[in-house]
Amino acid sequence: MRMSHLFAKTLRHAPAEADTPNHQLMLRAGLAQQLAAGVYSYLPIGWRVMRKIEQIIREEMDRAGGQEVMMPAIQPAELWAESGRLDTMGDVLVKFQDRRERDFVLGPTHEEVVVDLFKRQVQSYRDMPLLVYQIQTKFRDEARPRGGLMRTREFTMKDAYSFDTDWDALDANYQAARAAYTRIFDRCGVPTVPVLADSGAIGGKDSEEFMYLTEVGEDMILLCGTCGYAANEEKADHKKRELPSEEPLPLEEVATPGQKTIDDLVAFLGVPHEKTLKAVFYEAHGAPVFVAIRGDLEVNEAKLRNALKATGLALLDDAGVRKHGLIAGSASPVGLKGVKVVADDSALRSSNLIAGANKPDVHYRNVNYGRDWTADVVADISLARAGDRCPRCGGTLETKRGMEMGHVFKLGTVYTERLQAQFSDEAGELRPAVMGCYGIGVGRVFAGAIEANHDERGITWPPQIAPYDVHLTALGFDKPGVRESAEQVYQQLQDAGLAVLYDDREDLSAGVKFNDADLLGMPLRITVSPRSIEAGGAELKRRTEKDARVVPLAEAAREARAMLGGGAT
RNA sequence: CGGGGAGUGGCGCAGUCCGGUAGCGCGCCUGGUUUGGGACCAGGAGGUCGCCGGUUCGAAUCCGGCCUCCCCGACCA
Repeated sequence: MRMSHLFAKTLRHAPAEADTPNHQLMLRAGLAQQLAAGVYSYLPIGWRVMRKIEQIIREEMDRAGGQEVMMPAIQPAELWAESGRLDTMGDVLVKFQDRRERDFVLGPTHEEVVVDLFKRQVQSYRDMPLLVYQIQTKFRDEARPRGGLMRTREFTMKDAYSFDTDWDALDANYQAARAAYTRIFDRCGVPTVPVLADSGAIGGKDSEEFMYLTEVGEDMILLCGTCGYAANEEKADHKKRELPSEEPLPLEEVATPGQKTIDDLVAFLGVPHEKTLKAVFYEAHGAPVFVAIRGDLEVNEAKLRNALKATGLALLDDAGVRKHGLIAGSASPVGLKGVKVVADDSALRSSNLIAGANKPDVHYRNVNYGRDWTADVVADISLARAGDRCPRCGGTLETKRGMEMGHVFKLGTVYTERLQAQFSDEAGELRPAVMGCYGIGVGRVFAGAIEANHDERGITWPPQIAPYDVHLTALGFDKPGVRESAEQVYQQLQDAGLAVLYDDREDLSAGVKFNDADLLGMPLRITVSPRSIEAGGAELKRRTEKDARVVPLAEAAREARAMLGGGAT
């Protein structure tokens, strides 16, 4: 590709909307351009990278036994009504009507469609195990697109779906997909770790996300340095502090004028946080929910949502608190009526706690579960935080931010039951197939690869996904023989099977061209100039190394291949 | 959806408080001089100042409404 004709230009200053390195470099290098919030065009160099990432995904999914298909983005809304997700997906679903006023959605994911396909193609256990995948455009009207390509409303996703006769068989497909993911991210130059993930209200069992740990990631991950436990904050457990059991003491009121928060109480009464009971109010599907948790802990809303089997959950606002007669600052489950109470399991195993009295400026001492109050739902709903103890080994948990590159998930029979995708087993009985699903955000891998491979001068593409193998820089075209030499090297490199970006632009200073080469980040730079010819031919320099070497012009292509190793395409 | 910020040539910004001919750097075009890490000189093109309305002799600037984009949070099968 001749840069003089390239449909993209580099920028000296990053546009103001970009604030992470990967986003800034993507725009400065002319890889993609924004059209609207969370909607991007890919320019030629960026698109080459996308295609390379997709190719790696295809190779590894095929190796894992996957079969590539292509499903439609336009999907009948009634299919989504059948699965129940027309409502639960809410506003992220992009909906429209055709000219006959039939309702459609633009697919945000493809469980419904793939199950429909499966029903028509498979009736017998003999047709499983099955793994199908596609690389396709998804549409999700996200409440807040952000971070360049990290969260967009239209994006390319590789989604795969497995169908098996039972959970054991599913595990084989799951492990194969998981192994493929490890290889894919490795080949794309994005270091990832699998972390335990929340499987959501929809159910399912094992779920892991592949995270690239970086401070610009939007997810919070808890990690144990001792045993390697890793989990998304939404899913992470921790060992709660166990308190010595005490004989229940008589319930008594205590005046607490103006003391509203747990911190207030701790200071006012001189008790530790873990001897208090915290009240938090939520609303789920229009009904108030009273959450009781020990004062030293915080509520994990994802766990709470799962405990309630709720799809929508929000903190109750002040008006809601008043409407339901709750006394903010002195609320407690003691004597509470008509409101659903959810308790963290910590509250059960702690005795003689301080809790609200449901009267302003009054609290109770010696509140005990069972005697003084009970909950409608008891579950672990507490948030793991940095410094908490590892649920597996008791080591200390730390937090790191992560970008989610992919997600593997044992779905089970949720969709095959709702959409009635059954097969005949060996005994002739009809059973729902057991599903897994496996997603990779291709644009996120693109962004992650830049984030993980850049320096102060620009991108340092991993060779396997570099848009071109070689950046050929020609300097001093007006000097005799330079143009001919550069053209000759350009031709020879291509003849050797290398992809070449050739900076043949006239009248630009060496500094501009070298800076663009560093910004664009091809693995190998070759310079042809009066100086290099004087020195014996062409200069070759790896992007990540400082020093160049000179080889005769006729050797440049062979030397380039050697320096790029077997990975050159 | 709640909170905060911003919309002025392709990019980065000033000008807005205090109304009076729309500016700077980069980029772009022409000519010339340069040529190994973002050259120099001369000339030039390019902007309904986000949109609609109002105030005024006069609005980028003041007032009202709306739209868009960014950030934090909520949300994210």
